[in-house]
Amino acid sequence: MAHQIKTKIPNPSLTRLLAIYHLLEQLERENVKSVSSSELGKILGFKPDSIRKDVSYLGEVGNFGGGYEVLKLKDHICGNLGLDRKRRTCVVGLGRLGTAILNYDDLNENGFSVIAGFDSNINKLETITTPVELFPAHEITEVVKKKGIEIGLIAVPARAAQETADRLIDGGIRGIINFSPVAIKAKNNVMIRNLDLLGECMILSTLLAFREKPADQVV
Amino acid sequence: MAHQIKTKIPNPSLTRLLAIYHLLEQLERENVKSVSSSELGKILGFKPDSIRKDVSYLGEVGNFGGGYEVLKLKDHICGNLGLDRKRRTCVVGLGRLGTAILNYDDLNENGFSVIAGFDSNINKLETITTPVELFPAHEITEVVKKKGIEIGLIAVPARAAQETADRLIDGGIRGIINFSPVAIKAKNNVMIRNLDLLGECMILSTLLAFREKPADQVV
DNA sequence: TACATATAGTGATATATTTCACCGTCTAAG
DNA sequence: CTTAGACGGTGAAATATATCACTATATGTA
Repeated sequence: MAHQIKTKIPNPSLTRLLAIYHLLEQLERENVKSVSSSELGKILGFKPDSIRKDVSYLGEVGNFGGGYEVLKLKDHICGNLGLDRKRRTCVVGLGRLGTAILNYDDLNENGFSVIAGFDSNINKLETITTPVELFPAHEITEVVKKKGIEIGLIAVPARAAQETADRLIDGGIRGIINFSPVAIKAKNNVMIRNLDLLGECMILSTLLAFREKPADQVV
Repeated sequence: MAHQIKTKIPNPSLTRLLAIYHLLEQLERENVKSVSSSELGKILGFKPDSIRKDVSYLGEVGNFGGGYEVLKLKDHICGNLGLDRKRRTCVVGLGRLGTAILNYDDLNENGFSVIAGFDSNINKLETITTPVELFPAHEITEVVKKKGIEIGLIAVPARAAQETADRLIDGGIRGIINFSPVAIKAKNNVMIRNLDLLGECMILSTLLAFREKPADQVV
C-alpha cells in the first residue's frame, strides 16, 4: 500500500468513497480510462470538492492536470479500504428476505462469502435448495466460532433479533448487519449496522410530510 | 397539534426519533407507562442528551420530574412527523428481494400500502401469488400516475435501476428507496434513499480493516 | 415541611463535516 | 515555446451536529 492513512476518515466520506468505488468498477467495464472529480460528482450527486477531499484522505493519486486514472483510483481505494479482503458471512433467518440474501450473488462476487445459513425452524432447512450449508439456529455460536465467520446478516423477526445477535457475538462475530426494525445492543466491540426498510420508509414519509406543510416553518 | 415545529430537524435526529418511536410502540405493548431519556438512551445506544434534544425539536412533552409518558410521547412523535399518514407504495423488480418486500407485512401495518408490483418479465407476473396487483414494467409511469403512488421501492438489477427510477419519476412519484448498489440520479425534487446491502458490507469490512472501536450504531 | 434526588428543557460549547478559496501542475492549442 | 484553461490538493472558513452545563420542576422520604 503506497500511502498510510493519516487521519480518521469521516463516516460520510467512507460512504461516498464506496459509491465512487462502485462507479469506477462500472467505468472500468465501459473502458473509460480517466475521470475527473467533477464528472464523478455529477454522476453520483456529490460536490466535486467532497470527492477530492474524500479521495485525498487516502493520499495523493490524481494527475494534477487531468483527473484520475480509473484503474489506479479504483485500486487505490480498494487497497486503502481493505476491500480486497475476503470476509466470511452467514445469514440468520431463512424467510423470504433471508433466502434472497443467500442468493444475492453480488456478495460473493465482492469478497463476502456466504458460508452458512441458520433458521430456528428445522423443517425449513430441508426445503431450501442452496449450495450454502444450513444449520439450526441453536448451533449459531458453535458454527460461527468453528468456521471463523466475521459478519452476520440478521433477517429474523424483530422479537428474535437481540437473541440472534447475542449468539453471533458469543461465537466471536465482528460485525452485524441488522435487517429488523429494532435496535440491537452490541457488546464486545462488535459493529452493528442497520438496514431498516420500514425505517427508511418512515424517514421518507416524514420528509414528504414536512414538504406538505411549509407553513409550519414560520419563525 | 399543540406545538409548531420551529426549527429544521437534523437528519440524524430524525433517524433517532424514529428509533425512539419504534421502541415506544414496543413499550406500549409491554404496558410500560413511563420512560426517561436515560432509559431510552440505554436501550437504543444513544446518549440521554441527544434523546432530550431530539424530542425537544418537536416541542415540550415530558414531565420535568418523571420522564415521558409512553403513549403521549409516541403520539407526539407520530403526529409531528406525519407517521399517521397513509402512503401508497409500489415494488419494481419481482425477484427474490422484490417478492420478499411484497410480502413484508410491517409495511402495511405501518401505513405503507403496497398496491402495485412491476416486473419486465411478463411470464413472471403469472407465477407470483400475491394479493397485490401486478403489472409489466412498461406500465410503471401510467400506473403510478393513475393510482397516485407516492413511494417506489426499486429492487431491480443495477443496470436497470436508473431507467426504473426515471419511469417512476415520470409518473409523479415523490420518493424512492433504492436497493441496488448503484446511485440513482434524481429529478423533480424526488427524494432518494439507498438501502444497499453490498455497500453496508463494504463499510463494515472497511471499519474492521481499520480495527476501529465502534459502539456507535450508524444508520 | 424540608431536603435530596431524578428529570426535562435549553443555551453554550465542542466536535465533525462540508464548503470555499486558492495554489501549483498538467494538457492542449496556437 | 507560450499561454489559457482545467484539474487535484489543501488549509481556512462555514455549517451541522453532538456534548456539556445549568436551571427549574416534580417526586419521594425523613
